[in-house]
Amino acid sequence: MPNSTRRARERASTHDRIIEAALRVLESEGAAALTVRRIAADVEYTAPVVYQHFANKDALVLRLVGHGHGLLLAELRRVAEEPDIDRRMLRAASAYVRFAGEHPHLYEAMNGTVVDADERRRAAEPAIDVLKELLATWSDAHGVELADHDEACEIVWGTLYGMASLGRLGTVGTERAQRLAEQALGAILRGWQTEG
Amino acid sequence: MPNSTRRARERASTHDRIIEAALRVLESEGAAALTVRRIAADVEYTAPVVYQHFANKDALVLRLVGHGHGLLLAELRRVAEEPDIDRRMLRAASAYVRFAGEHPHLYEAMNGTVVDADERRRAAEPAIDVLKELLATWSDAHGVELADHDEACEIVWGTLYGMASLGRLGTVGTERAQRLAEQALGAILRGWQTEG
DNA sequence: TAGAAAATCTAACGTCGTTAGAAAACGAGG
DNA sequence: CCTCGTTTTCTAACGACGTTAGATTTTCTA
Repeated sequence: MPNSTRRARERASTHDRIIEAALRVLESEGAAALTVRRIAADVEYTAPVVYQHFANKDALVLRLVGHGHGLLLAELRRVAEEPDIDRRMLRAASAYVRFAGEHPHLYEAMNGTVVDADERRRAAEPAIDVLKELLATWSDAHGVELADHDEACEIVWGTLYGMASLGRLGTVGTERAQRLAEQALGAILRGWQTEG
Repeated sequence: MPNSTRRARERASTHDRIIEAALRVLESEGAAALTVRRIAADVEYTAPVVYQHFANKDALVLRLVGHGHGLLLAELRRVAEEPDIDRRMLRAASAYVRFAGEHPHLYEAMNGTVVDADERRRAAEPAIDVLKELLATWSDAHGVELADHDEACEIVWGTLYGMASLGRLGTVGTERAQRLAEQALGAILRGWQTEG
């Protein structure tokens, strides 16, 4: 009977090792290198074993995407501790873009088309909520009344996404994208201050 | 001898028909359906003939991406005829997002990872230039002096991209994304008006 | 009309995600 | 200890993909 628990533990361990291996491959070599056979080889198994832990490759990728959003969420939470309200916003923008630059392949997976729109949205929700909170305290502090909080938050979220995407372009590096993000968000916030 | 010209014409015709078929498949059924065999079948050939016209699939996709940017460019140019300067900016934002919504799969290809960053940038350049002009006349008209015109343009371009991407998310429809784009750009421009 | 040149097809290679079924490893009961 | 059912793992294969080589057919020229 205690054996069954050990089996379960081994199973869970293998499950985790698959995720870790997949993450390692994705981050270091990109989506093209992320094949089921490669992942299985990295955990010293053959390909079909992966299907005992995940329904298909997309389900596994979805886990990686979830992990990625966890990391991003942690970064944003860290930024949320910045005392100055305005700096906090700018640092959030910078942190988002920096994350995209430091985990390009993971970030790509998080926003790519392999996971469908609804799942992508769900995975991003917690991070968006943090942003929503940041934005709420910001607008409170400045006495700015946004017509629609959710809409405003969506604009900010989309803007960060847009600036991060610029970083993936040839001419725009990550550090420059960070500056662009700060400037873009800065301009938007100023715009909201001048008119609701 | 006149035959050779006819041959060349036929060759060119086949070339075009391949592009048209590929575009048709991509737009109507998405990237997953865009296979070399499928394209060949649609022009009533077998797969290898495609390689007589394009080095590989990516080169063909690159052509589709170029075509897409041509369409987008035309839309932006149409918008540029709007007399009112401020409305012009907002309509450009709206047009961009509308294009993304009306050609989701093509738009996706235009910004996806199958074509690399530099080529993507080069393909987008003409449209960005139109935007740059729009922005220049806007800042002139309002006496706003942007610290860096290119940077400002990049911010606008990235913002539009971000808003369009929101439209691909489950909860945000195309028409809502258009409004978000107008509001985002509006806020940014107001922000730039209040401080250089 | 014979033979060169071009266009097109058939067949295959290696890789992918995925599945079925054999083989092996393991746990429990006599 | 040994057997038997269960679970785990592997081997082999399927169909589809992008791509290439070589045979075959069509087309033009002389």
